[in-house]
Amino acid sequence: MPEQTTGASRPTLEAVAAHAGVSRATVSRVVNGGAGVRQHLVDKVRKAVEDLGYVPNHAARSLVTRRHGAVAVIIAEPEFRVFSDPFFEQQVRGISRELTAHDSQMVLLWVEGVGDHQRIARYLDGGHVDGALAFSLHSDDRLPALIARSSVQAVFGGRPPVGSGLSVPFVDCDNRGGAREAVRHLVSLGRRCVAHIAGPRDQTSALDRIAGYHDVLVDPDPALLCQGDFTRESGARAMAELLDRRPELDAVFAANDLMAAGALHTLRERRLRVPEDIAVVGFDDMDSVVRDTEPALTTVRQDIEGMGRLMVKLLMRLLQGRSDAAPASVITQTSLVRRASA
Amino acid sequence: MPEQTTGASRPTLEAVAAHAGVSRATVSRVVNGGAGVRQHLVDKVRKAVEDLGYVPNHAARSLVTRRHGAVAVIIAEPEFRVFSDPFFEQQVRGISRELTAHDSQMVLLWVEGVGDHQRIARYLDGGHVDGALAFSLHSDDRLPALIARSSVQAVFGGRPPVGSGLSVPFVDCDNRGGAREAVRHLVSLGRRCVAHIAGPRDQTSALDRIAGYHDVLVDPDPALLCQGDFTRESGARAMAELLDRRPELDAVFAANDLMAAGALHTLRERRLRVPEDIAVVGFDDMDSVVRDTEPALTTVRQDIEGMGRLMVKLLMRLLQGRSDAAPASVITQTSLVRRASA
DNA sequence: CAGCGTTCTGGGAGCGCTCTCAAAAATCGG
DNA sequence: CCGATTTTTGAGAGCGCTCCCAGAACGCTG
Repeated sequence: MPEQTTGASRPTLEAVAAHAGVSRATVSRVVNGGAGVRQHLVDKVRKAVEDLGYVPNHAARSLVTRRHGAVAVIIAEPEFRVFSDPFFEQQVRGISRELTAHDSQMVLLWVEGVGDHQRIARYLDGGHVDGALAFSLHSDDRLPALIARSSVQAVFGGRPPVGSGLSVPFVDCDNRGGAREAVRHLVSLGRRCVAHIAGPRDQTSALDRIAGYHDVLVDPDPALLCQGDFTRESGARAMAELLDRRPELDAVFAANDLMAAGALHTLRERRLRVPEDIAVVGFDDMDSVVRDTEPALTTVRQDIEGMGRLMVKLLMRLLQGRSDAAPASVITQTSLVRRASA
Repeated sequence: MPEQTTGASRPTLEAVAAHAGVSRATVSRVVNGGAGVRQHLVDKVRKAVEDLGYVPNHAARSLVTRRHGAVAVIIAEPEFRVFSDPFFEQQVRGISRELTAHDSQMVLLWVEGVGDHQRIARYLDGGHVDGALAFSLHSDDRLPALIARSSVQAVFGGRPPVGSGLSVPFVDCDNRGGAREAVRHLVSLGRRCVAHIAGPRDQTSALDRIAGYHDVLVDPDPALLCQGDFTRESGARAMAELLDRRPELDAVFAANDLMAAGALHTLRERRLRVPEDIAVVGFDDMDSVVRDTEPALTTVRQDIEGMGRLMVKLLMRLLQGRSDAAPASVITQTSLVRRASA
């Protein structure tokens, strides 16, 4: 009556070696690519592997190689549904795909509040994974510091707050440059009074987009800046407030597509024409939003899945320990996608 | 110059033993709970562990115990965004929480099309995880069979299709009973002409809900059954079609909340009063949907997070190999939540 | 306080693999 | 066809841990 194992215990290298009539070392070589083994033996071993249904024992292997073929993806869930955020989904998909390409698996660590931090730290130090990927969401989050302190290499998604003083490499898009391009586009359209619906102040992406806005519109009317929280509703509300404050408004740059969609909703309600009366530009080029705005949303595109992939590539380079080309952070390009709204 | 390892190599059991002046075996005992070791030695070892910052090597441990403290969660992504589906999120959250309680981690396997099946199979057989959790989504999916064939124990979320002949245990809610309760409620309200907006025919949950509908309304007018695909839009469309087909309609049971919300939308457009003219019942009691329907949606509640937790509990019991209480599948209760719409 | 049963402790084997190193086989030049 | 060189192979150590077993320490009883 088997207690732990399902069925008969699986064949070992030894067994394959015996079956093929070679040594354990030779089988190991073949299983790991077969370099420096004569073809005739390679074939024999391959057949034995096939016959016996041999699958290498992962634990034994990583005991000696000290590599695990796994990367932790750390998800902090501060308030809401990070998980079902389409932005997040795209990034994780990119991560997953790239990890697969590197023969690595994704271990999801879902952080349940601050009390859970110790568990995460212990896991990272426990030699289960080769590295960690995390997202720097809020500036008050103490998780990034924790991860940076762990014994494992890490890469962040999104630039961590300046104050944090963390030297962990990150992947982020050029939020500031993208915002600049958006606002410049509006200005080039002849718009004189360009407002900005900003994202939450505790996220670097939102701050950088505000900075980009200010780069172009030096010393703008402060009443033209309105705070949102990246949700559709907040965009609608902010738009209403901006219109009340400055009816002469002729353009608005929203810090993400969802808020831009909200703004469009308000504009429609108020019977303002887009882009004739007011031009609108978003940020993200999020499929699920952009697909059905009316009019089609002009926005700043960032390659979210690509950023996920880049996080993995960066981590893998770090793990190689190629100290020559010290892998710094990566800032990806954005591009303005012109559609109907501006 | 360290190549693989970050910093100095970590202390081993041996080192802790030396530091504490005991044997390796004793340290091992203490680290694993300390049963049968005198307090005075326990303290000494604990201190040594603390001093040296000892963390057990996972690979070495699972090499001998044959347990991995990890469970694969397999996500097939047939068409759309499974990941950002709130239903799915809740279930995964439940899984994550329960796994944490069992000191296990979640390894996400994201299946990228059929070509990826071999990779999944190899991973499951590779001795990385103790078990697998998967979701049986579509009847044409060949993944369930693959998983069932693997050397690892598995539990499904949602009842697999009958035809599949799989003996893998699953966790599902009582879809049929819930549907029955919903329809009975509508009938008890005096409604004579009750329609059903069904989910896709290749999902057992949808089929079971149809069956429940038929249980109560024996031999109903076939025109009262309209097919949707669990999206809001399909619910709106189905409602319109039903109204066109049978204007005398006085109640509708939608196979999920999202479609119910779509139906409500159509009813509002047509200036029909809910529940006075037409009563509406949904299924799921999904927070994000139910929160803002107008009127508040009466629906069949299922505990999605709880089902996730149950999947883990069931798997853990399977892994214990308690052959006595053969852990069969679990069908969880549903309950009708009466709000304003019916 | 001897004798016996019980509880603790440490020695040692071994989990399945990789990797170094030296021996064996193949290859080559003359 | 022989010795030197290169390539291929296998023996063996060891990764860090658990667990079995024998022996040491302990606690009782008479």
